[in-house]
Amino acid sequence: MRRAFMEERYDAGSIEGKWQTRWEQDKTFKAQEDGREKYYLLEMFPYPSGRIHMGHVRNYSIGDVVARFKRLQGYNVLHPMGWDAFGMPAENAAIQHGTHPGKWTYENIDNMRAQIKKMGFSYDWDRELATCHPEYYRWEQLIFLKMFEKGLAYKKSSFVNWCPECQTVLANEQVENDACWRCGTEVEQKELEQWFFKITDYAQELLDDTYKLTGWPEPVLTMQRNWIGRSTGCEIDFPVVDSDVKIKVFTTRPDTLYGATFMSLAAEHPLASGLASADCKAEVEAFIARVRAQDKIKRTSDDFVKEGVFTGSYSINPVNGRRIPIYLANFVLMDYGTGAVMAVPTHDQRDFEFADKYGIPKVVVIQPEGEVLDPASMTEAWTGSGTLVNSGPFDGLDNETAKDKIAAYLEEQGVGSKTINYRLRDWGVSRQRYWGTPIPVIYCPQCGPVAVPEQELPVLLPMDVEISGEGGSPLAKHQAFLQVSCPTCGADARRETDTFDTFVESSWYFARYTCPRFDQGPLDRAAVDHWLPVDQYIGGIEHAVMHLLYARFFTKVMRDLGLVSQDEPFKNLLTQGMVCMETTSCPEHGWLYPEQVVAGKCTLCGATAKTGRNEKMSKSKKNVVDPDQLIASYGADTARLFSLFAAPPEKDLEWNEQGVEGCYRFLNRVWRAVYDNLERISGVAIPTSAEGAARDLRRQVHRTIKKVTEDIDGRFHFNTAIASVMELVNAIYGFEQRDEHPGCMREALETLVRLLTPFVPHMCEELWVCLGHQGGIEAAGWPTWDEAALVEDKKTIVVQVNGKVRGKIIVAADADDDTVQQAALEEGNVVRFLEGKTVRKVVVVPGRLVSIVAS
RNA sequence: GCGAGAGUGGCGGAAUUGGCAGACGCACUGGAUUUAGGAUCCAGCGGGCAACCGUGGGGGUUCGACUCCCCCCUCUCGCACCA
Repeated sequence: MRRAFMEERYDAGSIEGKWQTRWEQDKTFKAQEDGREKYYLLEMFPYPSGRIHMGHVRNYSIGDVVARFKRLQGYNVLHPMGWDAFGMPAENAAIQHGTHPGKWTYENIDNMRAQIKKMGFSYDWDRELATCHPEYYRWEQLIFLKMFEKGLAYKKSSFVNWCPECQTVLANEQVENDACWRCGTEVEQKELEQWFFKITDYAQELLDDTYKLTGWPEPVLTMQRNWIGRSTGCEIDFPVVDSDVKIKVFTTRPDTLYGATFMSLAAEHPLASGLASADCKAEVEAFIARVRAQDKIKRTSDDFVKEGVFTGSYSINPVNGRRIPIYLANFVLMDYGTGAVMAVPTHDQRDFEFADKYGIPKVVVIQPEGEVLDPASMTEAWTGSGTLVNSGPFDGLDNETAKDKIAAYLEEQGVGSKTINYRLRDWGVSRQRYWGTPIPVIYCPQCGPVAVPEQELPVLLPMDVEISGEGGSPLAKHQAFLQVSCPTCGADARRETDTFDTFVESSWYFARYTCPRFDQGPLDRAAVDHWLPVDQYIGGIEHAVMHLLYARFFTKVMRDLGLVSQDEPFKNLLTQGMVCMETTSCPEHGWLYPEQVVAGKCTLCGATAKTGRNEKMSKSKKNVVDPDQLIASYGADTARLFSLFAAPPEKDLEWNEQGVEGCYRFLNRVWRAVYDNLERISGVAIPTSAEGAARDLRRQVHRTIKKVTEDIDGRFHFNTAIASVMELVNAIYGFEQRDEHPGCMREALETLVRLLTPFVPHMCEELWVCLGHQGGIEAAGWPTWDEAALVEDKKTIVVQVNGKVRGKIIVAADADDDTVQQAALEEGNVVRFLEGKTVRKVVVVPGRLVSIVAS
């Protein structure tokens, strides 16, 4: 091997630029379908806010280690990047700075692409997509049309947060203290016609399949299961006295049915107003108006008082004929169950308090074991198990059995049925926003809502709009967009002006990456079948429910539309922790940026800066580090290395400048290790065995290969992988026989460089050339370890006496248990501790320790 | 309130199956080198003079527990009148 020229000093800047250009020119990371085993690695794509932050650096560094590792192992890796490009911030920027949302977004994408490229991630940039591009959203519109055809997309009326000043719907997070975040006007609950996706049709499958997602973190699955919120129970019809009307209630406790002494309805219940008797009418109407005016935030706050109103009407408990009063109650929700509840004060705490407040009688129907409940002396409801009493033919049954028996009886009598209820609601996707995918629907005065014909897609989002920030969506004022003739009857009609929730775009982008330029449909079946599912998905825990649930739902819908074959989109999921940093503040100037603090003083006024707690990096708290500055000072490799070394990926990462310096120092150490030995190892071959100290070095080299391989593969413990490579570097520095064994030195150095490639690829490519190789380190593949090199001929065995370490012995690795035991009992210090005692028991754990019990 | 996760040196973190607690890094200390500082290299670094004590606290199982079981405390996250 020839000796290449090598700089003495590590210069990240020049190396990184050089290799990034090379990778781009050679299309090193282009994914093509071929015979190799595929591996689809995906990180959650970013919203193009303008600049990348440390969370991105961490997310994509983690992903890049896995992508490069799998590629080195010979997998055909798909590793794409793109932009979640629709959304409100673009409109807000337009309002504030007068820039068009499109211009703002595309400029941001250009900035962020450049920043990401400076990190040297191994993306196939030929597959880049942006969701605001018509070639993307046109296919989303088509999927919507198919869903509309199948009844999976439908329109219904629902209550939303509405700002009367801005004339628009507000998301929950845009409501601050019941007021609009922008203009401060009090938010109203407004009933609006909205488009919904029928995710509830898939509730059961979405729940069941969580048990198949063995590669997902358990907390995420739990959150999804809780969100879906399946509960089993009964629907029971209660006839209303002096009326043909029946009220259907949902209960999970049919075993308490005989104890129902009143009924409560949601204020929004369609029968609420009609049930009011003449003398209760005024009070009932006032109550309904009051409850409706309360927004959801107020209704769920701590100081919310449970209250209700008697309607004046009664219903009949179908099993015992008891006449029970019907109330309206503000804690009964219209959108769960049937909006009507049979109330059992003795066995439900809310009903208990309600009954006390309004003087409603209580009947005990479940007696717990070893206790006798008396309604008169009870201070709270009994919600545990027990035996049925006061329940006619069901007396004496335990309540779990009674649930089934009573349910069966109700079905037999035709007054009720077993049902399953879900907390999950259909997904409202309409947004009265401009910067989003237009919903491809036309409203005809004759035909009602009509789908835009497929051949007329895409419904393009017009670019020539005025964004004033007042008076709702600009689309509603755009005559050329608005006016259209009905595709069915040709009459003058009007386009839908709402756009999709941006979660719709992120629900199928992972599939589009497999065929981003396909122009015959949303997805090229051959490509999706080849690449899906995503083998490893990586992103923040904040998407545990919404995005991940919607993407799972969409995958099932696309399957049922014949677009994909998979049931689930993401085989394995890694949720990475947040990037945190210490906060600092000045009594005078509030939060301070790190560079505003010098020697513990505020640079603005000289006051002593106060160090606050560690919190998620955020602009508002000013505890941020700019990736560009980090790259400028240390290089991308150092930035990558630190974000991988400081903590395991799923935990929060505490950013710390000194830790970054430590990583930079380590890379310099690696560089110098190669530089200092280059002449020595020039032209030397790597041996397949060694003796003495050289053998120890060789053993450590191969042990490190094993450790790093196993730490990356599946375990994602990059911090420990890096730590073991640091140990190898320490061993290389400490290897005194470097002149006698240059071949072992070469093996150690080459292995070091190859093992670090997924973490710090620029430096490793450069060092690989310095070591005399051509063709790029990608071609070298991932090193494998030699089992023979791992074998030790001597082992250190720990000797415990009564559970405490009392000595260590060195024995031959193949020594049998008796020999080891004998040696242990003869060890000097052990003998001292055994003096005057009798050995009762000896446990020998081969290759590890000997435990002696003595008394 | 319900559900989930976590608690280890001055700090970030190791310990993969119940087997030497504290790998690796940071900070700190000492030494070498240097006119000096920085950089670098080498060494030390849980507490205690010691016997010993140490993984949030208390109990248990075991020859042996950071690891398994029971009770308690603290923190983080998610859901929250879900009938």
